[in-house]
Amino acid sequence: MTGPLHQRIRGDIEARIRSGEWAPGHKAPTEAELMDQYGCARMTVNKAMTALVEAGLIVRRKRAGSFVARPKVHAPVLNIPDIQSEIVARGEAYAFRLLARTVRAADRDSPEEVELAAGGKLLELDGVHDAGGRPFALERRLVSLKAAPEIEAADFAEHPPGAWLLEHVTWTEAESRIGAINADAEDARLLALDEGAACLVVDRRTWREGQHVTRVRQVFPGEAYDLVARFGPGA
Amino acid sequence: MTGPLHQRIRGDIEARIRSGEWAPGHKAPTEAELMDQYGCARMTVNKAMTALVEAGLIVRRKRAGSFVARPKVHAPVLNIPDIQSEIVARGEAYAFRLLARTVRAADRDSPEEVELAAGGKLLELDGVHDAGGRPFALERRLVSLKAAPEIEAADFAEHPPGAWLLEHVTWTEAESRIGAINADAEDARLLALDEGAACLVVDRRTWREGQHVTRVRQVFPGEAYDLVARFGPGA
DNA sequence: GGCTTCAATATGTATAGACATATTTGCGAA
DNA sequence: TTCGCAAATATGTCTATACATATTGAAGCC
Repeated sequence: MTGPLHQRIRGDIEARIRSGEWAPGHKAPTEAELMDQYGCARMTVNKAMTALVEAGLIVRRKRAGSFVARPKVHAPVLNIPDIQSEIVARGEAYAFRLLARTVRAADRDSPEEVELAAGGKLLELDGVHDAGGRPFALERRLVSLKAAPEIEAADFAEHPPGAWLLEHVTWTEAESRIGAINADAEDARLLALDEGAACLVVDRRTWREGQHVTRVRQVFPGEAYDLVARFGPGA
Repeated sequence: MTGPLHQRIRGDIEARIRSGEWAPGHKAPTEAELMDQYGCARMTVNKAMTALVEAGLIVRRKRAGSFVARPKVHAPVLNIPDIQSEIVARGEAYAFRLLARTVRAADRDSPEEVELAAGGKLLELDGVHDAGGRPFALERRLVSLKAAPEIEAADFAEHPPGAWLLEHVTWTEAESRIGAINADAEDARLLALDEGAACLVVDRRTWREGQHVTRVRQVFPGEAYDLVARFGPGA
């Protein structure tokens, strides 16, 4: 085990916790004891323990000591991958087909569109992500031209709109929502599914400095796609 | 602005990044400059910067300096909440109705069940989570009695099986999968939906010290439920 | 017994200095 | 000109020490 000493200490303790050797509630050695064990300064031990606290593996109480944390109520995190890299990672050919591109005003009846437009116009982009020549996901996106005027000149031959935006207009805040819907006739046609088939929907909105930049709704065939998260306590 | 100095430094810099004042790629002050600004030791500044690196907000390169990180390709994380606390947090009444409880052997044709049972028997628990008196989620769970023998004596009046297990058999590893399905006749009946309605499915398996403990499949009405994640860069 | 007080303990924060390491820059030699 | 080496720079790690702070446990008092 090479590398920095504080990492080694952290790793040793983490291993004991993950293996179950130290059950939740188990009292870990004090910093003084670890100093002796590793023959190092307290700051070094402290750095290791602090990292374990941030990772959620250890809880510390002054005077009492350090204890293995109780894994929280299922509070796992799930990684929502970028579609393009997801497909490429599987070794399949990726393509984005732009189906429609419209510049229009916000629908006055939709408060959300009005907020997104912020007094300007909206760019609506509809397209399909293909994996290995077959439709993989549907995308409908609205972009505020006030927040990202440069996108009007962009073509999406190289990068799909999501990647283009990520490159050119960095977000500072985002919200994702995951749900399930029954494919309507158009969804079904574009994804080559039967009408009514269950689909996973990811609805994502991003902001930059408080200004709403884009909203995208991606539809995946429920049968063919799922999101996976694997983790240990605190990870 | 009280609290530890290293936290204040971290907070100041984080605020500049999140506000967009420092765009991705922007060069942050060096540790020496921050020492001067705050009139403190380098270790203190270093602690702040290290925390920002772990939070994914800053990238550091020796000799070159510290830079605001480019937000990763959509790498948001999604919190999959615990059903009971989710419902209680909304201010609705929570209840778990156990529909079936069976002790049985693993299905020899299912490699997964065989692995879960690990030579012992399985406890199958089917039930419905109610929110405000209406069905909110369906749950079908298999528990390895070898891994959690105490559960045979448990009744789930107070805590649903998930909470019981969390309390009594801590997991060290877990995997969650999220997908979409069309409700079959039974799902539809139990959730008071139409057959074929799109539902969100969370499939979760947990292990303890390499031993598979439980597998649970939760079905949510797609129309009524979605998972939300809100975050800023690195958060 | 029950209460307060006080000291011991373990962590939390901070310092100043030291050496290690990676990377860039610029200078000098082939 | 270009290659290669060395110096400068900024971060990475570690030490030894100091004082602050929260909590526990025990002593002492009513």
